Amino acid sequence: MSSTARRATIADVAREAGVSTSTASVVFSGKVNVADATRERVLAAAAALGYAGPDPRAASLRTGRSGIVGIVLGGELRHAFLDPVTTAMMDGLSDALASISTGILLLRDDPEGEQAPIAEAPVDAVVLIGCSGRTRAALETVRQRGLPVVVIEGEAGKGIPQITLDNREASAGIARYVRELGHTRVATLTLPLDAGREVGPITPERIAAATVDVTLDRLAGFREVFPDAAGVTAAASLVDEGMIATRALLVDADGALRADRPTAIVAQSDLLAVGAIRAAEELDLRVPEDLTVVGFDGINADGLGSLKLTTVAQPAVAKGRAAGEQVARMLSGADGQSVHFTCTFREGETAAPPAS
Amino acid sequence: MSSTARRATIADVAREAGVSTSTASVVFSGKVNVADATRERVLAAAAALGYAGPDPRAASLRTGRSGIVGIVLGGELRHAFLDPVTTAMMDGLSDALASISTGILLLRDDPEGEQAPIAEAPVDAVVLIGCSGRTRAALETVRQRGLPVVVIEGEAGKGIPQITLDNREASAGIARYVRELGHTRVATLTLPLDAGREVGPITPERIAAATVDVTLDRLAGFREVFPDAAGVTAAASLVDEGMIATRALLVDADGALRADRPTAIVAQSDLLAVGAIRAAEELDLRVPEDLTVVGFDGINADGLGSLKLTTVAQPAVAKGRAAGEQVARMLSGADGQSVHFTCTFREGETAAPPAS
DNA sequence: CCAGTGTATCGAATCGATTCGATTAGTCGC
DNA sequence: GCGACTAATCGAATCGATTCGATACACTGG
Repeated sequence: MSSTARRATIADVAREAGVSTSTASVVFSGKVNVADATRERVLAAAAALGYAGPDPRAASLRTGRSGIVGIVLGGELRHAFLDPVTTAMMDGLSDALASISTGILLLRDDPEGEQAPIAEAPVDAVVLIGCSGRTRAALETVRQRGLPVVVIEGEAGKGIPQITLDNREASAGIARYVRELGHTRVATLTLPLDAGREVGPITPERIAAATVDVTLDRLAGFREVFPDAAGVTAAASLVDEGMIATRALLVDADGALRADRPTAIVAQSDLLAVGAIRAAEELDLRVPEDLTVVGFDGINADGLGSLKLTTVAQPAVAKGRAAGEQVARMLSGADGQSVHFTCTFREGETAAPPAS
Repeated sequence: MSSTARRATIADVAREAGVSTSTASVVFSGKVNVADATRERVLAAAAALGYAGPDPRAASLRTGRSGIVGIVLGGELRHAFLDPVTTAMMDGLSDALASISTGILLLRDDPEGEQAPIAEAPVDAVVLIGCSGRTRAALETVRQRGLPVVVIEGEAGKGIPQITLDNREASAGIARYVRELGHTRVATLTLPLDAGREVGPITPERIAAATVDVTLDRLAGFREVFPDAAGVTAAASLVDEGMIATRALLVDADGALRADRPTAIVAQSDLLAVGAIRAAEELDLRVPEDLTVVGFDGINADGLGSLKLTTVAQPAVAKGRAAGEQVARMLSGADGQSVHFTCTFREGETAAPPAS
């Protein structure tokens, strides 16, 4: 019925109601007193014209606020929904933001070509999840735009609030636990080292070129305890990738179990650890009798059968909430602060002394 | 160093470069040819002034496009991240939207007071996930604004593309499977009936007042096979809520196992089914020997021990992708189309004939 | 040498609201 | 009856871009 004409504007409504646009505007924003009779006349006019309230684009241009907080995720957006740690963080984040924000805008950090979405998104503030190597570019864009920003687990410039985790200490801690069980042939199974997500053995060259802080920190903690241990990187924090990478640690090129295979695997995520356990089962190795596997994150990992994973738990929801709280502070004019979190060792059933 | 002055605008850049604002604008949008020398002069001016590109708010006011697609989730935002079916859908959705959209805006359907966020979000189109009773209000708001909209599993007005699932048929199918195993005392464990998420036995009155289509459809399918069976609603699709509701089915007020307890429970989601299994184990009932439990969704349910759940799998990722594709169509001017999906029965190890 | 063609740049209108200072109307006290 | 004061409403500037028709200029071919 009204699809032919262009949509009504507040000026149309004002004219219909016989008031000025400023008065009509005020009826909708409610920031100034309006006589009841006037308000009703304006509302009636709006209803008659099918006016659905102020255009958010125009309003945000004028006010300089959109009510949207952007959250920049590494790599594919879809990845975010598959990673339990990320979803937990988002959970906390949306909780903390619920009262001050219209919504959360999910942004990719940067698709190869094109300009970064973050450069053209109408957001009031940004949360950067710093697990990707491309985060630096995104951070630069955001700073250029002068937006408040909080970085979760990533290197930030000075003056930028960060949400951090004791990745290195926690990794060293669980590595130490493994050593105290008596393991000496230990390997680590890491998260990707860079945005390229190349799979393969860890070499000094690859470490030097690495861009993912989380991976490096956890690796550094591990190396404190096992300086010379071997390691492989997985292509992503997924069970399947964990399986693939684990096979590289356990079997030869011809598919036979290696004699010098590790007796313990320290994985950098629970999903990778689950992958390691699956791979071990496929090779007829029992966990933990023949192979110890420990993880990182403390998610409720799926697919372990009845085994409880030995791991360190991180407060993922709290991290997200803290980020949201700092964004809220900054949006209200205060300075954002950095917040540090620590992990908790959680004993499970996937670690045991090595077979004698 | 530049925090005192207001941010540079494209007019400032144009002046600095000695060109008109139209030319400067065109340098950034790239829609018209610009001489190389001019382009470089403008870019240099922009760099000198710290201009980070066009303000998205102003640009979207002028062009009428923000590049953002809104997705309305029922209830708390955080809930979305905890529900595997929802995350799977978002996965497919973000995949389909990746090429045409800057980002995905997560919106709540409506916080009790206040105006709905959906009324003031600068989105180009909306995807409504219709599992909440409040979706109707959100749909009305969106239609008022004249935005393209796709509804996933919810009742939509005519002319609105829907993504649907054969909830009723699939439910009837798995109920029939249970009946053919020989069960006669069967109960159903349902999703919430309305936004209030009231827990408790299913009564005709509550059904009449229900607003969640998915719940009603699956219940209707179940009732085709077991017209008189008892049922309880859970407060949410969560393992814990499944446990709580299941206890109501299995034990008396004084905590003793009921003699007339069901020999099979048909749950409306896998998470609820897992809850049912947990509750059964707590009561020393074996699954499936003492109690058959079947689910719905086909997620990789966590916490089952080594048991594989008998369930019907729905193509959640495909649903999301279809929604995204329809949004893309509508944004490019074409008409959106409805898409229908069907579930697949998946045999597991949690269903067996009743104990004789 | 001029009409004709094409390319690069410019001017000015426009998108749809918000907001602040100014104006008007109405009330109160004395 | 009048000045002072308050509350409601209005006018006009403004937010920062985009875009289209007009203009200026250089070059080609006859």
